[in-house]
Amino acid sequence: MKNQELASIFSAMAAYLEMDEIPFKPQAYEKAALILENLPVDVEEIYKREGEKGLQKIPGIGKRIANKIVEYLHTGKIKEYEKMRKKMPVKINELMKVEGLGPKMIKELYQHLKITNLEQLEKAAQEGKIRNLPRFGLKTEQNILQGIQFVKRSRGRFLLSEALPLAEGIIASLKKLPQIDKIVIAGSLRRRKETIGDIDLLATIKPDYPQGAKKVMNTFVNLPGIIKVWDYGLTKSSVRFKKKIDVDLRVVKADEFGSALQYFTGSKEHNIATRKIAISKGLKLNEYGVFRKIRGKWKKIAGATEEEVYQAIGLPYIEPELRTNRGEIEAALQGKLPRIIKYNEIRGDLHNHSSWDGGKNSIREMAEAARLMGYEYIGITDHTKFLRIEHGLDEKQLLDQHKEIEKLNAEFKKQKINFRILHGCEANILNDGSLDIEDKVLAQLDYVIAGVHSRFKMKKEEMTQRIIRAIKNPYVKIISHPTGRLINRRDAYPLDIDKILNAALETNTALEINACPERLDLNDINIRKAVEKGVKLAIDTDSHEKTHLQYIHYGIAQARRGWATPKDIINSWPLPKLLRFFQKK
DNA sequence: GCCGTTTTCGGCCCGACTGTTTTCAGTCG
Repeated sequence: MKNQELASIFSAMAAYLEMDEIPFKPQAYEKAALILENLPVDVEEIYKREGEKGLQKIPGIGKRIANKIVEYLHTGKIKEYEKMRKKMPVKINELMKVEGLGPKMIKELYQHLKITNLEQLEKAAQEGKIRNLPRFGLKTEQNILQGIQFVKRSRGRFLLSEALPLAEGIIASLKKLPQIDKIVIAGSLRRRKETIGDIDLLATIKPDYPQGAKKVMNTFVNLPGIIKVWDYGLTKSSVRFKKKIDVDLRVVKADEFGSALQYFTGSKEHNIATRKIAISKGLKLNEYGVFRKIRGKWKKIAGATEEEVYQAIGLPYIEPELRTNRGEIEAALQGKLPRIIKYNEIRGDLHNHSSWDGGKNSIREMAEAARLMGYEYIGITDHTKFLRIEHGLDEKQLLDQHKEIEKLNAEFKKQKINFRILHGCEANILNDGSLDIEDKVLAQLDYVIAGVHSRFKMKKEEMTQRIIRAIKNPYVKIISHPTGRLINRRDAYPLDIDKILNAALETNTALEINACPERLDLNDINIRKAVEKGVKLAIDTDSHEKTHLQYIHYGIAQARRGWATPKDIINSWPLPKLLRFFQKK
C-alpha cells in the first residue's frame, strides 16, 4: 500500500507550506495526509480501477492532490515535494515528533544552526546553542531535550493499533496457503502490551506437505510492503515492513506448537518463573516441550498445546494478558486466578461523540453501529462548551440533544428494539475542579463523564484536588482518561492515584479505561490498583466516528492486563444494573 | 488546496497554554 508513504509526504508538505506562512494549503495537505493514513483501501487500487477521477471522489482529495498521487504512483516522486526538500533538506516528520516543535521552529533551527535531524538537534541542545536563538530560551531548550528523550524511547516501539492490523493482515495472507496448518500471533502482541517492539508469528505446517515450510517462508518474505529481509530460513524468517516494523515468522513442529507458543509469548519474566516451577517438580520446560527424566533420559510429556504445557507443570492455563510475572504464577498456584473479562462481554459503550460536537456520525448512526455490534446501549457524551474548538455544547444545546435522544429511544421502543441510547456529556474539569456546565442541566442527563482537557502542567497535589472535586460532583459518574497520558508522546500528569481511587470508591464514581490506542488510560498498573480497591471501571472507546467503536477490544485487553473481571466493569453489566449504579451516587 | 441545502467564489475550528516577551508567536487539540 502506498497510502502511508503518500500520507507522510503530504504531511511533510503541509509543514513546508506552514513554514512559508502560506494560508489554508497546509490544512488541506494535512487533511489529505490524515485521510490517506486511515483509508482502508489502497489508493493504487482505486487509481487502477477508477483513474484519477476515482481518487477525487475521496473526501479531502481534490484535483491537485489527486494529480500528485498519480505522479507518485507513476514516478515514485512528487516534484513539488522534491523542490521543497532541496530548499530545506530537513527530516521534517522526524523533527515534528518532538513535542512542542513545529514548522516555524524547525525552520529557525535550520537557518541558524543547520539542524536537519534529531541527532543534530540533540547535540545543539546539549551544547546550549538553542537557548541563544531569537525567541528561544533555556526552557525551550530543555523542553526540546525532554521531547527528544520521548521520541528516542518510543523509537522502535509501536502502538498496539499499528502492529495488530499488520499482524492480522499477514496472517490472513498466509492462511490462504494450503500448506499452513496453524498460524498465530505470539510475543508481546499476543499479550496485548500497549507498545510492541516487533511482531512474532508462529506457524505449523500440515503433515501432508513435507516441503510446506519452504513455500510458506517463500511467500512470507515476498509479501507486499516488505522493505528488507533480515533472515530467510525454513524454521525462521525475519523481515522489515514499512514504518520499520520487524516481523519474525517461525515454523515449528505440530507437537511443539504449544510449548513454542508459550515460550514465544513470554513475557521473559513469566517464562523464567514457569521454568523454575518445572525445575522444582523435576521437570524441564523449554520451547520444545515439557520433559521428565526417566532412567536418566529426558522424555517429553507435553508440548502440543499451551493448556497441556501448563497442566504438565501443575498450573491452570494462564491468559496471555496476565503473563507478566506480577503475581499471576502465585495466583495460579493457589487457584486464585481472576476470571478476567472476556472480549465479548461488553454490553455498551459509554463514551462517544456525535456530529453535534463535530464527530463524524449522527446519534442515530452511532446507535445503529452499536446495535450491529450486539450492544444493548450506547452513551452519547459530546464535549461541552469550554472546548470551543471541539464544538462543545452549551446548556441549551444539551437540552435540545436530550429531546433528539428521547425521540430515538421512543422509536426503538415502538419497534420493540431492545436498545437504549443514554444521554450524557463529557464535561470539562476546569482549573479549580468545577465543571463547565450548570448542575441543573447535568441533573437532567442519564450520567456525566468529566475529564481534564486543559492545563496539564499542574502540581501533583493541585491536579489531584482538581480531579477529586470533579469526582465529588454528584452528577459525575465517570472520569474520562484519568491520567491524561498519550503513549509515546505525553506523560501522565502528576497525580496521586491512590487519593483519586479512594475518592472514586467513596463516591461510587467509575474511572475510565479509555480504549483509544494512543491513550489506553488508565494503564494496567492503575487498573489493577482500582480492581484491588473495588473501584468500578468503564471501558470506553471515546469514539468520534462509528468505526472507532471497534477499538473497544484495545480497552478490553488493557482491562484484562489489569486483572479486571466483569464485576469491575460497569459497561459489561445489563442496563438496569448500570442505571442502579449511576443512581447510587 | 478543498468544498458546496449560502456550489464555481469565498470561506476555511479558534481558544488555551507556554515561553518568550512586555504584546505576541508558535504549538496543540
